[in-house]
Amino acid sequence: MSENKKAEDLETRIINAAKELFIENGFAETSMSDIAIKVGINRPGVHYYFRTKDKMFQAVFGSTIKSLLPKIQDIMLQREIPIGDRIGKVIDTYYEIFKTNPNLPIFIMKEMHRDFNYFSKAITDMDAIHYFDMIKNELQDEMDKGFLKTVPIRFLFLTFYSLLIMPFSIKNICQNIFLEENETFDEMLAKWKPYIVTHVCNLLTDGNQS
Amino acid sequence: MSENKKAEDLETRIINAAKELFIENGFAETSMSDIAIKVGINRPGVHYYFRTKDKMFQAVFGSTIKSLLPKIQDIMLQREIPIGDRIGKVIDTYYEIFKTNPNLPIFIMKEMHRDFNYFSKAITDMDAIHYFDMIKNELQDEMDKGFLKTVPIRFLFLTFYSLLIMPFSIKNICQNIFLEENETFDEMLAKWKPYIVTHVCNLLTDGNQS
DNA sequence: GTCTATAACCTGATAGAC
DNA sequence: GTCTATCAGGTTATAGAC
Repeated sequence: MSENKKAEDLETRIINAAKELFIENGFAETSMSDIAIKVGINRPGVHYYFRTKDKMFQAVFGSTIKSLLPKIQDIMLQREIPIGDRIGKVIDTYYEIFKTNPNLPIFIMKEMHRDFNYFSKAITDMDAIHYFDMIKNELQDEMDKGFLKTVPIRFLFLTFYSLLIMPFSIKNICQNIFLEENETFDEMLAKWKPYIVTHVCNLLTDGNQS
Repeated sequence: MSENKKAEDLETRIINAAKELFIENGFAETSMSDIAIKVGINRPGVHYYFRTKDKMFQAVFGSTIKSLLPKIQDIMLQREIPIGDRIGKVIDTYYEIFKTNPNLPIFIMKEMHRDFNYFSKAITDMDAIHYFDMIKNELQDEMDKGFLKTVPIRFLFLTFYSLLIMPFSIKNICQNIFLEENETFDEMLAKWKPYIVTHVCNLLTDGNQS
């Protein structure tokens, strides 16, 4: 089975290289040659495992979307924790993901805009709707019971993800224009975090963030 | 001069076609052939006016960035108008621009990420920094005089533009997931607007939005 | 000025040798 | 399974005819 193992290794090596290149440069700007060079083999070798560039991208994109759905429902369902703290923990979780890969948000938006079908397939293939429904139902229930202010869930999500994603999406502007003297991007992100918490809590509470 | 005029016309026709295609599909996904076909001439005709695709894009991108700097300082400097109303008017101005071209925000972000130099050149070629400094100084002055709460200007901009741009950047998600029954995207945008105003005013005032 | 023709290159994809 | 060789098509860009 050592041959099989070796082949598997090469397959995952190709996937990882493709993922890296696709996320950094996008579908159109990444060629099969680029992937082959990065892995250290030649073009036909790449075509062997995923016959077309399209199929390869589909595989990569799906697993990328999946990695963007961390287990934040475990955090959001802890009703005993103040909502502000829960939001903060969710932000930490996403920060962790994006700090190792700041290009992820703009990549997703780019490819969603290029062809929405990849995204549609990805979120239906996994149970992404059920996933968000869990969080939605929890919040709705807390609203119904008066623990949280009533606000349209879609605008809650839009507020949260807008504020979370934007610094990464315009990272270049942040680094070239918004940074203070001797400040790193990560330091700026840390200072930005409480603003996200505050904005979301303003929607959900009457100022006490509990 | 009629020949000259005709040539000028063709040049602007090329520019407009290129602009439309670049904004819709991006730099990498747009070929010189696409532009030539759209104008109704052939490839070399396009090369004649802007020798390379790169130079052509630079011209287009510059004028696009410029169109994103409407005269919002005229609104922001009207100190007698409550800050909430000023923000609302600025949103209306941007909505007007984006409704005729919803792809603009994601286009700018895409190309900024692909190569930040185009953006750098564009904002230095026009007086964009001076432009934002006017608004920044106005706000800073109102903060110093106690009319507005003191808050870092960069986070104010980040809040405003995040919330403004995101619905357009993820338009596909909005249309496929966030829309209510029989609701149009524009109707959703109208409902979203007060949330932007509220979030920005929460940063600048103590709740009275004045 | 605007076209035809063509150069030089890169792309995705396949067939077939080993 | 992984390579070499090759294909057909599309890309930017230029040279030269009209």
